[in-house]
Amino acid sequence: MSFSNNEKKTISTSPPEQVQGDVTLDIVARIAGVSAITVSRAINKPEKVAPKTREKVKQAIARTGYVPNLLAGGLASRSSKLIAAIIPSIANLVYAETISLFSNRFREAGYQVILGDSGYPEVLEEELVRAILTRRPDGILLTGVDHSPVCKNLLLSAHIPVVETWDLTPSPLDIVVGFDHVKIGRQVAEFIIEKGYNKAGFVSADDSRALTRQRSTQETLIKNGITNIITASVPVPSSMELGRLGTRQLLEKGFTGGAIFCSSDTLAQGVLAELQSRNIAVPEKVGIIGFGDQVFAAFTHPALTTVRIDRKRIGREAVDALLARITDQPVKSNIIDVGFEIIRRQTM
Amino acid sequence: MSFSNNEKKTISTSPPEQVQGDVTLDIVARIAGVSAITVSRAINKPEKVAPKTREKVKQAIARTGYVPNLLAGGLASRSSKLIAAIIPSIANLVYAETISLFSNRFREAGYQVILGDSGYPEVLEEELVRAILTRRPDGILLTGVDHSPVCKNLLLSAHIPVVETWDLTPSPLDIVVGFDHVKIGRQVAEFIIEKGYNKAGFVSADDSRALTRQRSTQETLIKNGITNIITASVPVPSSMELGRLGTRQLLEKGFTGGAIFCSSDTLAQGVLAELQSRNIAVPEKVGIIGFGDQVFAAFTHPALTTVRIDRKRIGREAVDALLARITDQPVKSNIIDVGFEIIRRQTM
DNA sequence: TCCGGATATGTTAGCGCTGTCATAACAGGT
DNA sequence: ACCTGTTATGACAGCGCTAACATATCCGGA
Repeated sequence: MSFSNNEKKTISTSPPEQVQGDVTLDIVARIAGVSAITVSRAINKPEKVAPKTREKVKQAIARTGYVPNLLAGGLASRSSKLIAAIIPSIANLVYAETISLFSNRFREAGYQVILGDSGYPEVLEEELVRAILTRRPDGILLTGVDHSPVCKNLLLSAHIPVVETWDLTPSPLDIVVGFDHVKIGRQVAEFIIEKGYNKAGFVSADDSRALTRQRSTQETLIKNGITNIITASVPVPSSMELGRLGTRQLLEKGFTGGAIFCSSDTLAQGVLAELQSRNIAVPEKVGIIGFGDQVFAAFTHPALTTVRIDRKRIGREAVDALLARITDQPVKSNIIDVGFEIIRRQTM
Repeated sequence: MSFSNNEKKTISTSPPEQVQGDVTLDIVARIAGVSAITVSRAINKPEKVAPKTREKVKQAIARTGYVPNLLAGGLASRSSKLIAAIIPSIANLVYAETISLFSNRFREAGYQVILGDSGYPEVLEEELVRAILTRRPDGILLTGVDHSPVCKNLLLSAHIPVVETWDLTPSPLDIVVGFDHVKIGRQVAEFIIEKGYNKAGFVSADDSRALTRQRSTQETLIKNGITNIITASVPVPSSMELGRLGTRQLLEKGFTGGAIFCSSDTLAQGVLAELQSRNIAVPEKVGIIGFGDQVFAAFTHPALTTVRIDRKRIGREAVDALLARITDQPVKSNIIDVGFEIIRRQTM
């Protein structure tokens, strides 16, 4: 055995950068010549610490390369500064836009967002929620308003604010920010009629909200005498490929022209490509209306007519509501309808 | 003051669901008639607990609705079971696919992934890394190989495995999984030549990796006598709109036909739409080659020729490498090249 | 000069869990 | 019956931080 080791670990304060093992508050405190709690305050409540002291602490932190441990901090303060967001799929831009705004806003407010990808089956929402509650988030965003009783129970007994999104319900768990799928369906039907189509087709993803819209459109259409309706259902997640596939299904089932309502812009883009490849005139022979007004919708050729949802507003309202709840401020309303708008472009 | 309150909080074990305040390990332990550590073991190392005891604990957990607190667990065990992933943008499908696979795999392994959205400026990578290290992740995924010295230091002194992705470097911080942008540029140039184009254009996002590819293609082209080259640069994030804009720029700068290499499929799709709206024949007059082989690329009309990157493989290799490091297993190699492939379809 | 009240800093205990070691319970061989 | 080796459980301390309270320090006014 070598005797050349030092017996004690010496903490040399002179070299500007020196990281050995884990730097803790105590070490920083010792170097700054103050107590641990003062360092804690200098970081979290700087206004409670004298400028001189603050400066000493700042230097000690820089010298040691201290990075606070929020596992410990969260445990002690009973606030993790974490917000959970559960969405059906990260790989779906429609949700990504909402979430992107959501996390940026929260970051500015000193929170981090942890994402849960429920996958479309949604069977495992409960499992996901349980896993995420394990991190003791200070708030949680959910997509949709349908949750198993066990899941609701979990959420409720976590005693944290909950925002449900992308849908509306008269009885939210806590707060809901969304829009009315039935109303959308109705207005799309009226728009189809206004445009003079007397036949209709649907290319819808196998998703409860999409199906709600389709059903509503269908009913309104029938009520108005348009009964020549053909439907195609495709699995989630949506893609151009499935849009093309759905179109072929429609054609095989005898679709001979009319309006096609797609449950997403992505599907609509596929429908458009398939029709173009068959030289079917859009919108003369077949009209297309999408859903979402995604960034590309205005730039397809021809440009896509669609239903605009203000996805960023959903994110914004969700942040505001959650933040209000967290800071015990009153929320204006616990049911927020962000509405929608039919954007008339060239495909219908 | 009312005297009707009970003096002691009574924990009634009879009602199946009863959650008051926070249920802790101790409470579960008391109800199960064992010690706290046994409950902990029943959850984390069930094989170390007798089946009978395990069952008692399971029931106590169900009765109380206990949800473990991983802030405390992580602090005590010095393992957060968190993996951090830093990507330029959640709202970019190209990264989302890698990340989606990445998080699913990690979930199966008992880890959760926390996402950091660095935004394209990348100036704040350092700040982001610092914020994320605060959670004491067990591993971290980075996008790109360029990091500030301070950032590298932070990462290194965190003593956790690091995977850099989407690029290659001979000297990774720890592990790198990516591909060679210079080689891609070269092969695209050769492909353009093979296809017989004698003029070229570029629509590239203002992104270092995209620019590396462009430069490489350009050089190879020039070396082969193709000097009629026009370039258009668009900001990030890419979109169809910017693809159309870039095309207009090219045209204004005197582009009169030839091959266009786009830094992403999304841009390429915009280029295609713009050309179609001007009745310029693709690929006869203008050839288009994209980058990424995103899901829609095969389904545009005409179908998009592009460079395929196996994004899922990047995710897979990143998980494998990280997991190996975490469990102290050897990694096959700390530099993993996932390669690429030119996919010949209709636009070029 | 002294004192009240603000401001700044420190002491203590404990957040909820797990690592470590000690002890108890049990089976099997002699 | 005894001992040995295994398996199952428990006691205790401590992870790194902050809430709550306690104490020290400072300032201006009587």
